[in-house]
Amino acid sequence: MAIQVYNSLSRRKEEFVPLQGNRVSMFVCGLTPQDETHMGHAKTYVGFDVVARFLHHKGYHVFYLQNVTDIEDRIIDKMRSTGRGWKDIVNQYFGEYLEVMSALGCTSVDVYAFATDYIPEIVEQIQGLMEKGHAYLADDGSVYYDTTTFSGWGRLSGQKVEALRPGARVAVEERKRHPGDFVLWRAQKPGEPAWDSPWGKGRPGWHIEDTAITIRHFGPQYDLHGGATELLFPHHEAEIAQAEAYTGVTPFVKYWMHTGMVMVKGEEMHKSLGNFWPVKAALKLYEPEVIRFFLVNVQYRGPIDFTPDLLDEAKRSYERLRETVRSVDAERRRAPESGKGDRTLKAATTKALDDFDVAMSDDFNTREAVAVLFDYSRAVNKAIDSGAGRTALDEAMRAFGTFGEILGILAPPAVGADTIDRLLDLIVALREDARKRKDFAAADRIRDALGAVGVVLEDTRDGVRWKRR
RNA sequence: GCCGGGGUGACAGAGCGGCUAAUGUGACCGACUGCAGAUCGGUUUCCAGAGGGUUCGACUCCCUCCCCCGGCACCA
Repeated sequence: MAIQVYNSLSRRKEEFVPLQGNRVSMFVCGLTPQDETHMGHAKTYVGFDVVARFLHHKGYHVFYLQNVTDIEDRIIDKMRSTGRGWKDIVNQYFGEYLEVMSALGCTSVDVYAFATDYIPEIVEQIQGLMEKGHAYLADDGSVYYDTTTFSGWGRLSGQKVEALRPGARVAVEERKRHPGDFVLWRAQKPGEPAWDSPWGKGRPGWHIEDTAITIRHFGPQYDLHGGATELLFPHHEAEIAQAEAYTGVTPFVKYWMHTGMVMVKGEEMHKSLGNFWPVKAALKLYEPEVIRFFLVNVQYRGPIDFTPDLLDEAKRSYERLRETVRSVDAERRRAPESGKGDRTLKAATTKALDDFDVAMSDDFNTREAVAVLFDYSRAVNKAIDSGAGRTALDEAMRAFGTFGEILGILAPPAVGADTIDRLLDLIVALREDARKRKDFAAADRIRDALGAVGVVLEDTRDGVRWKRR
């Protein structure tokens, strides 16, 4: 099934067709490592991790590039307030970022590109823009992009230049020719880290690194650019202006994707509002898979409210799916080759694989995909109740494996050593003997003891079964 | 003011021009059961922000209004 992607550029869903065969070049705006990685980052990067995983699943060869803004105003602020070096700050917070991303199962980034590793490309690009008359040198040695020289300015965000309110949030710098101009190269101020350039010592502006990085890795054009919606304007607009003015190739990016924000009780999450959720804090309260499930249980474009109540709900919901996977895994080890429920189970598996693909192909609708998992889960549980055979259960297990790989959840249950499994079967059988004798005290003691080591017993009408938790 | 996204049943949140408005959570009832847990079935919800229009028929398309969220020039 062909994938439809909502393209922010056209504000429509479009069929996804990469520029070159089945190769997909994908770039996502990374973070500025100057503070703790928070749930907003988590939502964005889990979202694009799923995009990359699904594209990979569909047979595309995905190259996923993410930048790291390792020099920027906020890092310099942090240097001032802590007396530490910029690299030191970056290393700490980027290290922490990698840790939490790994905990959340974000595994698909191929290259992290640090802005300061691309100074030559940045300088070259700025020079090119100046030569073509798109950029000008200010008297302090900074270089600005002249937005009036780029006819496509405002196209991505649908903004009319005249309608914008300069200075609505950030004070306009007086050195600019036009309020909308943005800095490409920032002249060094005393005490600031700086690199050499034809205009003297300084550092790159925020927008230029992304185009320098992607042009080096992907060339003048690539398939997919992602980021949170708040970056749409001016950041992504600036990228288009830089790249297209520099290379003359249009469009710079074929598909623009934007993720919705994380809210807290309806408010944007901010340190200053006191509702800030670092991922680390969330990980202390919830398992990583629960957090990831929570994040994929909405469509990436929509906002999500991050409150403990909703996390608790996600935890309960997710447990339902995980329980089914445990049942399938436990059941297939003891089930006979075939059973009464096989036909319906096989049909349900085929349908689930199909429906899941349809849901995900519709602009990566993970919410809908998760609904498919719940439907499937019920069908599987029913099939187990009516007696499913090993072959059909193995198939179901593989299906859950596929779903789990794409969404980054439902890690397969731990596999025990064969001898341990036999011992468990023996213990469970002994307990059954006790139950037949109505020696419930002994039976319960065995159940509690097994529970303490993570093995759950469930008495069902077809006998007892055990699973690992 | 301008641009973008929204307003759906107790809550969260999908799809679709027309079968009982998906899925989950919560609550309640039932089945199963020594107890527990898990699971299964059922109920909890039908004119979907307000008002018009198009249509045989709209929650779904169009218009107006109200409200919420994001952006408006270095926030994922």
